[in-house]
Amino acid sequence: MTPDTDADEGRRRVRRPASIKDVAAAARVSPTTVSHVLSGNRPVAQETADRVRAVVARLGFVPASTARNLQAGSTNVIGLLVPDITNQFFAELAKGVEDAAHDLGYGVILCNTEFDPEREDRYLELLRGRFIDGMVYASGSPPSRDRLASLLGRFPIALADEVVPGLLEQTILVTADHRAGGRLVGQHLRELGHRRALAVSGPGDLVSSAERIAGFREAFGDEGVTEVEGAFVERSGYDMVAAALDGGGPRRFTAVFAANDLMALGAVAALEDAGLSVPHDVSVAGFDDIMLAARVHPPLTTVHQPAYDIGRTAAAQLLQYVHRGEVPPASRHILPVRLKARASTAALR
Amino acid sequence: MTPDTDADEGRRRVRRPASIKDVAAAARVSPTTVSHVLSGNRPVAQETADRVRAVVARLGFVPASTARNLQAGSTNVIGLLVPDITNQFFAELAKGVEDAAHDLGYGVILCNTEFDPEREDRYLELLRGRFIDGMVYASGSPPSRDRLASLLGRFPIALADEVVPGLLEQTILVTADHRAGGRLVGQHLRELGHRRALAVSGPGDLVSSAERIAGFREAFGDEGVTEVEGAFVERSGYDMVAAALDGGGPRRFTAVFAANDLMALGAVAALEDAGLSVPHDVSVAGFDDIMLAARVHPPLTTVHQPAYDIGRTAAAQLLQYVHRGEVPPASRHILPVRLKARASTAALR
DNA sequence: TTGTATGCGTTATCAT
DNA sequence: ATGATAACGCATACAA
Repeated sequence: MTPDTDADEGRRRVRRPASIKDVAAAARVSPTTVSHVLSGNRPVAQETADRVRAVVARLGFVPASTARNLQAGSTNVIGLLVPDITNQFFAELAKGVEDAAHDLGYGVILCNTEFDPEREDRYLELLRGRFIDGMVYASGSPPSRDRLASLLGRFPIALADEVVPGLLEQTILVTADHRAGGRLVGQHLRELGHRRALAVSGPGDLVSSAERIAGFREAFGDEGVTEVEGAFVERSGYDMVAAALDGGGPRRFTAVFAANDLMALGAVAALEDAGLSVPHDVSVAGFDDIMLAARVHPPLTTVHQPAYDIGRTAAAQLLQYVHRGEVPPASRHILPVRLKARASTAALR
Repeated sequence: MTPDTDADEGRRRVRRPASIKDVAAAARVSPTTVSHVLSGNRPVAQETADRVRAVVARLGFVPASTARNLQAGSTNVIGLLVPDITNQFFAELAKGVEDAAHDLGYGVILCNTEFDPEREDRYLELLRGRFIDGMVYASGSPPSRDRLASLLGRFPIALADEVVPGLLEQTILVTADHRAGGRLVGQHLRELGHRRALAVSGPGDLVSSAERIAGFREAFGDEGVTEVEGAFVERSGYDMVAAALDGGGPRRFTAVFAANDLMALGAVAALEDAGLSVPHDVSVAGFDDIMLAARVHPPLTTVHQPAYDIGRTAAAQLLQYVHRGEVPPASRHILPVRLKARASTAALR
């Protein structure tokens, strides 16, 4: 019953930590009193409290959170599911989540899915198993619908950044104003005199990408837009623009709007490889304002997404309910975006 | 005793999930049997097992991990402490940790400290409270010594990336070969004909920074090195180089070695602002190979740190012992680095 | 002001 | 092949 009774069998096993009973015995009080000395949940005589605290210090007693969690029915931890933590956007978002959680005494368990559905499923099991009290879900890819549907009414979840089609009315949703961002770029290019643009879209099933393009069309003028669709990576942007240039006929655009910065960088590379100058011959704009955007040559005109705020808001909204043991009602939070006009766009000559 | 008996008081509280007892009752077996059906830890009659599984599915039963954790004395979660998850290096490291953990069925709780000692302390309490089975500690700053000392013999900890002075012999330590990296740069610049260099060091108490500079001195030749010390940020690099240029007398160096890439970028900016061309007039090299390094102009010569591998190795080493409930013995793992020679360094003219 | 008894939900031990 | 019971470590309702 005393700690540290393990016979050392050659390997240093973690020795049994002091329990509340050990403390109680050593302080000649009941475990209840120890508990209350530490929690302050009921008055304890000064003298008794001192004695208990001395023993606590001497034994290095720290309450086992596993036991607390079982008793309390909650863990004070939420999950953050992202596809790729090395992506700057999700890293910023993660910081926002972590900050909001930390403020309320919650921890954050990182669920990095690498876009792997199996991995995503495994992490969602943390919710079912109630290892986490809630989840900020920033999947980045859409096939998650079925996966999420069974959880939504029963567990606290906040969707960050990406709309999951069909589930809009059932959860907290925090996202940037993608459509307004697209409009900002459309207006910007139009003011520069451009009338024909190539719109480089991301995956067709991503609502965020579609919204960006839709906003762009609204402001730029639908009729001047040629649209191509690819993946949210540099290579894809390169290939799509290279293909568009390769058509044989005269170039049908004076500007390129890519639905994210990586594709925009690919677009710039493709244009330059084709002997065209950015922005002299063709203007290029992106979306996201990743760290690279401001540092490449030419600096990339893009739309800044408030990644940190998205994360922070999502977590704050979620915790507001989790904290009270409630399933959050549906709510939507559309965060404003800003145009960052840089040197990759210029007036049509 | 049956689930879902809560009177709806206006707010949707999380309804009580089915417990193993609920399943047992509905399947007319004992909780023990339910447990064994799910764990496979002992044979169960086919017919019984089917019946149990049907009930499990119907009630949507998932074992409460809080109860499991208490019973098992472990949570299958480790912590990852980093100063700033939006720093690319730590994001890569985090991915490595997460991957290694995931492979062994462990989760990772993200402890983002923002270099805040209080926050760091709070996260270390997760260890004392045994909410996590171990910790990968990548603090990035050194004052952690006292904070860590009391934990080291008693809890499984792996130090990643940064040596914590005085604790070398007590834990797992995984780090890049900073000294070899410094040597690579020194040799590289020397081969290019440089004989006088400005070494821009990071915080003096960071062993990694000191090692980089020391390696550089070894290979470049101690006598040709002028050293200045600052912080690991761009601004600091700028200021130090600007100050060195401002001396009045003739320039005392033809090359700059900065102990990290951010400072190197600052150095480039300072040189260019002073009317000097990189690499034409002065060569500049950094350390880390952050994503920006390859994309700035001129592309930065630097030393690639295997951030992912550092994280992965640290977690794998840690879990090897954690998994068996043992405190890991001390071990050191020095991972190789690679020189990335780019356009910011050139032959002395 | 303090203590006793009980329960949180699961798994391990020891029966049968 | 299955079940009863104890135990994990704590917090709390109830007693005194």
